[in-house]
Amino acid sequence: MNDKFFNLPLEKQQRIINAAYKMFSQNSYKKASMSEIACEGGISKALLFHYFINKKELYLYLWENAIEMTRKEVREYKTLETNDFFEMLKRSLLSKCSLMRDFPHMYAFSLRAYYETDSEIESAIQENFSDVSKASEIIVFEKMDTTGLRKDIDLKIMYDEIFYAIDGYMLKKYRSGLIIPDEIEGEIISLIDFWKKVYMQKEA
Amino acid sequence: MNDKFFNLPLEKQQRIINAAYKMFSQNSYKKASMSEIACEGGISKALLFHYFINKKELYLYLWENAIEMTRKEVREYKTLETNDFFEMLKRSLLSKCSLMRDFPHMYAFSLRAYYETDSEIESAIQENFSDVSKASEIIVFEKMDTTGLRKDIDLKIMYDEIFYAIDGYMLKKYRSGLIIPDEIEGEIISLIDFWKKVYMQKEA
DNA sequence: CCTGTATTGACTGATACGGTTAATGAGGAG
DNA sequence: CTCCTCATTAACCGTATCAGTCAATACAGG
Repeated sequence: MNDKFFNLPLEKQQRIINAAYKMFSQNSYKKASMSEIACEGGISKALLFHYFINKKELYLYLWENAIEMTRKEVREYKTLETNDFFEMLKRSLLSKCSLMRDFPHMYAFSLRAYYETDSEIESAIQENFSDVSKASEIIVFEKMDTTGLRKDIDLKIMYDEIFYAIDGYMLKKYRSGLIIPDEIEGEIISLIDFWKKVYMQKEA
Repeated sequence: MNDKFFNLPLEKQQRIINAAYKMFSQNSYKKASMSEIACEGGISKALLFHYFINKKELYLYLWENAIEMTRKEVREYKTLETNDFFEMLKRSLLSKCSLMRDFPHMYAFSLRAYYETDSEIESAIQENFSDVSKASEIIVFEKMDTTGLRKDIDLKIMYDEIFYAIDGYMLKKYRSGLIIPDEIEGEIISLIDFWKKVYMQKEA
């Protein structure tokens, strides 16, 4: 790719790659078109090809960027630097929100890219994106401090159930088209409070 | 459309419309192609055009069919003929599983169709698909018997949270590509048991 | 054999694709 | 003003694919 891309104002860079994330998340690799991406990003197709030499390269850049950004957010929010389960949860979700603020379609893109079967792409997507979340899932599950949690429930199911709910919630927000990060942050926090109340042991 | 379609063996009918649900759920109306649908359904494009006179008609048939099938399953599982919250939940989810068994991609199609903006389609999708679920949601919430449930939690959040989790769970299953209805039914039932334990009042 | 129907391969004109290229425009330096 | 640079684009190219058609086949039952 052309390094001059990085000399663009950050806002313009993000506008372009968000356009690409959007188009590639809504259609398969083959059917998403460079013209549409350029149009959505507010530049000409020729300029898009000036920055990314071809479609494949753009796609792979998006993939690498998604991995990098995700790792960066996890690091910045210090997700794993606590033992308290609900605190971990909160940090991990707030980092998710922050990512969504900058790259609203990135998560949908990643999910789709992970299952992309186009021969031009498939082989290059070797790095396991879900490793990022799966690895931290295992770490969280092993590290988490279970004192204070109810003893009568299966913690693995609790853990899964919470993450299913988050995914379902995010999906609904994403599908509705209107992503308002501040609103989402608020609702996430009240969900966490709800879980705290539900899963913490009653002191009687 | 050509009524002879309904003279086909049921298995073949379903194979064809499932192919269409699949392609239309993976790509936008414009980008999903009739050739691919025909190929996925194991028939020739010409035959597909013999049964459905054009792309738009096929799409609208799928939409009507989705609404009709959803209503039918809700009715058959007698989802609303009980007051017990967890029983309602169970019936509603088992009906969802049953639908998924027959039309694995229908739900994804409906979500996408609901937000489809193609001018050729948009206006024809007037009937609010989410009405089906939203209406029953309100009914469930008003009808449900709350005795036995914990008094210290917000039931509306509990309700939402449960449905977020279901959506997240279903999404994960769907994305993984391997939908094994029996397995899903089992996991759904154990999730419901989990919720029962968590949300039912402890008799001390 | 015949007749009617299910099914398709081969076709069409139109469109949209990925990618290229030559030209335009803006801005700074002399 | 000219000259140079570099971001940006309109117009273009060969090709692939699209929705939709149609004449020809395969195949049934009699």
